Parts: sequence; structure tokens; C-alpha cells
Amino acid sequence: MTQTTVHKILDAAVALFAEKGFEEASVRDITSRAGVNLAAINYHFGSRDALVQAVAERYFTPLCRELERRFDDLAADKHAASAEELVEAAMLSMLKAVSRDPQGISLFLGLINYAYQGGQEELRQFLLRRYGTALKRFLVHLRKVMPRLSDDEFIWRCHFLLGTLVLPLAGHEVVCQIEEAYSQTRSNLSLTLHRLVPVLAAGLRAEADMVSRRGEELW
Amino acid sequence: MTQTTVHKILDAAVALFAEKGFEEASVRDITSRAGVNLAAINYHFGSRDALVQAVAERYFTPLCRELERRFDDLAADKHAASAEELVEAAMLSMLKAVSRDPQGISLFLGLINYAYQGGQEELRQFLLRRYGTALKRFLVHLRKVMPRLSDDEFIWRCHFLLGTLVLPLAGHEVVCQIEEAYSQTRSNLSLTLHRLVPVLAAGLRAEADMVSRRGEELW
Amino acid sequence: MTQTTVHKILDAAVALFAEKGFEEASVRDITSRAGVNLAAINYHFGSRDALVQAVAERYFTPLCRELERRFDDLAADKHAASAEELVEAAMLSMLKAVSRDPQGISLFLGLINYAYQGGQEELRQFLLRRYGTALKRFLVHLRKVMPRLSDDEFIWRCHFLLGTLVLPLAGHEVVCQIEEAYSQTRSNLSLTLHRLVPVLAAGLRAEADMVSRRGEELW
Amino acid sequence: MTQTTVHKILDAAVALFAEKGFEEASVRDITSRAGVNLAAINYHFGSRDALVQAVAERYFTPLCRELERRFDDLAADKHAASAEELVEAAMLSMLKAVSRDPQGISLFLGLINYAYQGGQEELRQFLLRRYGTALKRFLVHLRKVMPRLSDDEFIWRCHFLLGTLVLPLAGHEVVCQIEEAYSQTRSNLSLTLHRLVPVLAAGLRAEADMVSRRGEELW
DNA sequence: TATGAATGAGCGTTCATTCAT
DNA sequence: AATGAATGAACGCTCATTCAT
Repeated sequence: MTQTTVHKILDAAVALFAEKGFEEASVRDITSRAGVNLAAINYHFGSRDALVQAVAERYFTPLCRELERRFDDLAADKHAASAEELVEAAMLSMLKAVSRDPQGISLFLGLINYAYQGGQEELRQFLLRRYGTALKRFLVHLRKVMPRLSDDEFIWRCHFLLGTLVLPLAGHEVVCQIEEAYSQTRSNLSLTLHRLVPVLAAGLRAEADMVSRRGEELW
Repeated sequence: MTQTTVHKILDAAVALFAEKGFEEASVRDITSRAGVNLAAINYHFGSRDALVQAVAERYFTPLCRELERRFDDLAADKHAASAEELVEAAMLSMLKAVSRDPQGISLFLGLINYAYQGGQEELRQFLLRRYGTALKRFLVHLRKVMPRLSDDEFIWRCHFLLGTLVLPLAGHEVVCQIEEAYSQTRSNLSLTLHRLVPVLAAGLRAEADMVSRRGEELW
Repeated sequence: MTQTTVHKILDAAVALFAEKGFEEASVRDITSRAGVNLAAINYHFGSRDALVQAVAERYFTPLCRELERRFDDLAADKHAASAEELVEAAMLSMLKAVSRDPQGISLFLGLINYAYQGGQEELRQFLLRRYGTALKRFLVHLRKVMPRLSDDEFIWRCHFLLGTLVLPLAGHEVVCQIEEAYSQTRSNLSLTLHRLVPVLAAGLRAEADMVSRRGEELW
Repeated sequence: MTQTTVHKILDAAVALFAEKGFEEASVRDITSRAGVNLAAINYHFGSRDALVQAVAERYFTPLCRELERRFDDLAADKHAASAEELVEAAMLSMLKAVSRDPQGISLFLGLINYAYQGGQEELRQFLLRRYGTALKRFLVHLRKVMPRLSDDEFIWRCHFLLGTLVLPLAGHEVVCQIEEAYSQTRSNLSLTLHRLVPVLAAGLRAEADMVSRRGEELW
């Protein structure tokens, strides 16, 4: 047998998390699709949560590698990178990192969404501990195209634009189905990503609102 | 007894969905926090899923009313509404609709996020059936500030910008905690919303990419 | 409204007991089909069990009346009644008694079957208390065609032949479906009853085994 | 541990199905009498329904084996088997098949009765799938003593005579109690079976009614 | 006479995990 | 390194019944 039990579990988990979601896919589902013993997940990973973390590593590790490579390339260039170039570099990194699994993108962004949920403190801690430094290095690059934002503005802007990606791509299949039902056309992932670029770039470039001036009076 | 059982259940459900998420809060959690009998949810709502739908109605119904009112006001004005005005109108409508519950915004946007998840076909159907028409009327107004987008571009743009809202606001508490841990400052909802306005407005105004020209060569 | 609540409940109960069985039809099923309040069964009958007893009365009371009439007629005749005549008289009595409900026969015999079940002590007691005397009068007539049987033999013979009726008629629909699946033909109730007559008559006439002689040695 | 969990469950199920009936004995009843975990039934059998099927197999499998053996023996004999011999062979087969459980006969015939009930489609399908072929082989032997019946007559005759067995034997305890209350005597199983033989044999031998001639005029 | 609301008990099933082998 | 068996807790839901109005 050419595939180890651990690999079989990971592949089955990826497939089932994509199909049913991170909460809905049970240890029984995963082990039985993997063709391994029910206890194998706890044996090899320690717990179901640790399996989710292992799946996270499957994407985050190559993602960080790619991001670093591409952003270093951009930085090495003499002319300053444009917002579009950065966005594109980020997207290509992501595509590369998830390319081994058919629904990789949705799964990966679904995982990020999942990590944003209230009850997933442990997963967030794990990701920050494991990828926090790499993330910061990447944010420094990104910061350069938004020099006029305050630090706080900048970090919130990142959350916002991450959301722009996450919701429609984590639920890409669902959105495409709705589109199909209403307009008989069906987008694909590549089309969606190209539609995203200008929106993200515009979001990066947008000036901060004059909060202090207008905010208080209205809301 | 000043509050009916139905109200007690709804309030407890809202609080627990906000605390633990829509999947994690059990019928037992909800009824015991509400101080009512375990069977009361099934008696009054028919099923747990129907309770989630009732919670959805609690926000969507006033939201649609507010949206209609404000957008009609803007349309009645002689000068064309700006992207910022539309975004602000939408936000104020949302704020009004969720204002009765402390974590209303997070809960409401968490619900939208939840509805985007693969397994929630039934909830999506319910929302479309119940609010589809109102939604379309609202989208017609929004369409006017994006006249140069194709219909497909427009609808995807809506999904994108909805995501910009949803992820950081559904997980607002979580994001604020992270912010606090790293920078010893803590944002509040009002601040976040003001930071969002220019990003959303820029997203509305962004031109579509020339997909046909650039897309194929790269990805 | 021309039908009282009590009648509506009885009709709904009869229909549902026939469809789903005596255990499976719930108070909710019955009251909602009857279009009356959930509490109406307990209000008008006292309990669900008492409703079953009321349904029993609906059939047993006219059955006893008919049996008495027809057996008295046979007894009034000068020549002794044959087994076939008695069986036929019993069947016609039963047909008459259940004729008001479409699935009357199956329901009535299903009720007898139900009463034979271990857990239904109370129902048995009720039937014996209410119809025991009438039953004995009828058995006396029947006894005449089996003069050579001992009392014990006779009463067991009655149980046996009741079973001959009950199983295939209580489950008549089911048996017909099986028949249809295998032979593409479908019997009806009238045909089944005519097939039953000679079997029951032969059962009545059969001599008792010489139990004492053969039994002990073998089993 | 001398008995496996599966055996403990089966024994407890058999005992409780006999005591309370197939619907009334709950998973909790069974597991707690068996002294095993509540989840053990679902673990070992998959569902409560599958447990009922396993109980059915416990009796049907040895029954078919015995029936085949005894009927083959009778067929091997030079002289044609009499109705009494066939009935006796069937009864001895049944007795052997259920002999390991105290209330085996009642339980087994109660199961057949249960399978005749409308709502038990799945159980019927299971039995036909599993034992249909064996049953047909057995019916071919039985057919020989009823050569003058049509195929339809024959199959209905089988249902009738099965009922003759089922009702008084599935409820044997109940019938004996009634007998005791009225005549201070108490039959036992062996006695009952000997009383049954001549009735069943007479039922087998009975000629079919001339339905076409008499039926239409009367009912 | 009748009803809507509510209740306590119980249902079959599933969960992630543990343990002895 | 791996597994079949088993577990305790919890799941959403349905039951017949009761009670205040």
C-alpha cells in the first residue's frame, strides 16, 4: 500500500470538510471514507481538532513559502509594486498552495472563516503561533502600498479585504448555484478571481474616512 | 408574567447563537437559559431549524423596511446618490434593524455567513422566498451607482462587498480581542463601521477588470 | 357544524388506526386530522386508551346485536344449522357491523389482534366486562355443531379459528400487495371471505386429536 | 466475560420483546437489562430495526434448516406424506428452532404477526429477501397435499392456516390466563400444539368453495 | 364545552474519545 | 502501529397528559 494511514485520513478529511463543512464532517465520516479504523484519527493526530490543524498546515505552510518568494521578488524590483501586483501575487500564491486539492480554495478560505468564529480560540492560537511571524513579514510588504493609513486602519483594512475574498470563495459553489438558478450562466473560479482583483486593489487604495470629523455626529 | 415563552426563547436563542454559534447552541442550552420547558421550542416553532428562521426574520424584516425607506428617500432627492450615501444608508438601516440586541450586528452578519455555508440550503431558500423581492428592489437602487458593470459583474460585486462586511463584523468581538492583544487598543463597532465606509464605496466604484485581455495569459 | 367533536375524533381515529395501527397513530395525528384541539381526546374520552375502547364499542356493539339476531333465526329453524351456515352467519354479522367504515374489517380484526397482545390487559378486561355475556350466548350456539369436543377443546378451537380470520384479514391490504407483487393478480375482500368459509367450516368439524395417546411419546 | 455484548443484547431483546412486545421494548430497556451501554445496540447492529431483524434471523435460520431436513426426509419416503405428517414436521421444526428461548414460540409467532402489520414493510422485505427462496422450496412440498387447489387458493390457504397458529400461540400466555380465570385449568404449549394438528390438517384438506356459484348471490 | 400553552418523560441516534489487545 | 469494542454525554424530537382560562 503506497499511501500511509495519515495521508489517507488527511485526504478524506479535506474532501469531507469541503463537502460538508468543518463541523459537520464527523470522525466516523472521515475514517470510513479513508478506509481506516475509527480510532485512527485520535491515534495519529490526538484529537479531531488536531486533525483540523493538520489540514490547516497543509495549506498555510506552502502559502507562506509562496508569499515570501513572490513578495521578495516584487521587493527586489526597483520600481514600487502596485496594489494590483500585490493582490495578484497573493492570489497566485494562494492558488499554488491549494492546487493539490480540487476544492482547495473553498476549503482553505472556509478554514479561515471557521477560524474567525467565536468558538475556535484554539485554532486561532495555533495559527498565530505557527504562522504569526510569517504573516507579519508579509504584512510589512503590504503596508508599503498603504502608507497613509494608520497602523490600526491598516490592520482593519486587512480584515475587511480578507472578508471580500472569504465569503464568496468559501461559498463559491453555493454562489454559483444561485447565479445559475437566476441567470442560466455559471461562473468559474478563474473568472471570479479576475473580478476580485480590481475590487481588492481599490480597497487597498481607498483613503481612510475622516472618522473623527463625521462619525460622532451621525451614529 | 411579563414576557411570553416565545419571546423568552427568541431572546435566549439570540444570546446563545451570538455566544456559541448557530450550530453549537443546542435546544437544551436555549430552553434552559430561557427558563422554559425543553419541548417548548418544538411546540412553538416546530423545529430547531424553524427557530433559526424566526431569528432571521427578527432582523431581516425590519432591515428590509428600513432599507426601503432610506433608499426611497435617496431616490426622491433630485441629485443622484453617491456611493458613500448608499453605503451609509445601508449601514444605518442595518444598525436600526439589529439595535434591540446587544450583539445584534454580529449575530445578523453571522447568520448571513451561516446561510452561505453549503449545508444550509433550506435556510437560503427560506430567505430568498421571504425576502427575495425586497432584496431585488434594493439591488435596483444600488445598481444605479454601478452603471458600467455588466449584470454578472454587479451581482458578484455585491457578494464581494457583502463579504467585506460579514467576516470582520460577524467576528467583531474576536477581531477586537486580537487587536487588543497586539496593540493594547480596542476598537468599537462605530469605529469599525466608519472604517468600512470608504472601503465599500471604493469597491462599488472600482472598474471591472478587463478579464478577457489579461486573465487567460496568467492563470 | 353537523358533526360533533366526539364524532370527528372517532372517525379520524378509525381512519388512522387503519392506516398506521393502534400504537402508531398518536393523539396529535388523530386530533389534527379530526380538526379539533389536541386536548379534545383527553377531554372527551379521558385518555387515549379510552378512545381505543370507544372505537371497540363502535364495532362490538352492532356485532353482538347482529350475531344474536342471526343465530336466533338459525336456532328457530327446525333443522340443525350446518357449520357453513354458522360461519356464514358470523361473517355476515361482522360485515354488517363494520360496514360504515371503508377499512372496517381490517380495523376490527386488527383490534382483536391488538387485544390478544400481552400489554393490553386493560382492553381485554374492558371487552370481557362489556361483551362477555353476549359472547357466551353466542358460543353456546356454536357449541352445538361441535358436540364431541370437550369444553377445553372447544374454547381453544375458537381461538384457533379466530386466528384463521384475524391474521390475513387484519393485514388484508398487506397480503394483497404481496400477492400482487408475485402473481400480478389482486384479491378483494369478498373473494377472501368466500375462500375462508370452507376452511373455517372444516376447522369446526375436525375431530380432536387423541392427545393422550400420541402426544406424550413424541414431543 | 463468558458472554459477548452481542449475545447479551440479543438475549435481553428476546426476553423484552416477549414481555412487552416489539414496539414497546425500548433501546434503553434492552441495553439496561443486558447490562451494556446504551449505544451498544447502534454500535453492534446499526439500528433498533436491525436488532429486530437479527432476532428474526435467530429463529428463521434454524427453522429453514429444520424444515428442509424434515421435508426432504418425508419426500424421500416412498408413500406420499399425509397432511398430518406435514403439519407435524412443520411444528417439530418450529419447536426445534425456538427451543433455546423459554418463550421462543410466542416470540417467533409474534414476530410473524408483527411483520404482517402495515407499518413493517422493511421487515417484510428483509424476510422475503433473506428467506424467500427457502420458503418457496418448502411451499412446493406443501402444495403436493393440496393438488386440487388453484395457485391463488393455495397461497391464501397458507395465510389462513398461518393465522390459525399465530394468534393463539403468539398470545399463548394471555389465552392460558383467560382459560385459567374461567375454568381453573391451564393448558400448556404441548397440549395446544396437539390440539392444533387436526385443525390445521383439516384446513389443508378442505375443498375450495365454489365461489363463482354461491358468492355473488349472497354478499 | 373547549382550547392554547405547557410539561416531564422518554424516544432512537450520534458524537468524539478511550481502552485492552 | 493499529484496531475492534465500548463508553458517557449529548443530540433533536415526540409522546400522552395537564392546566388555566
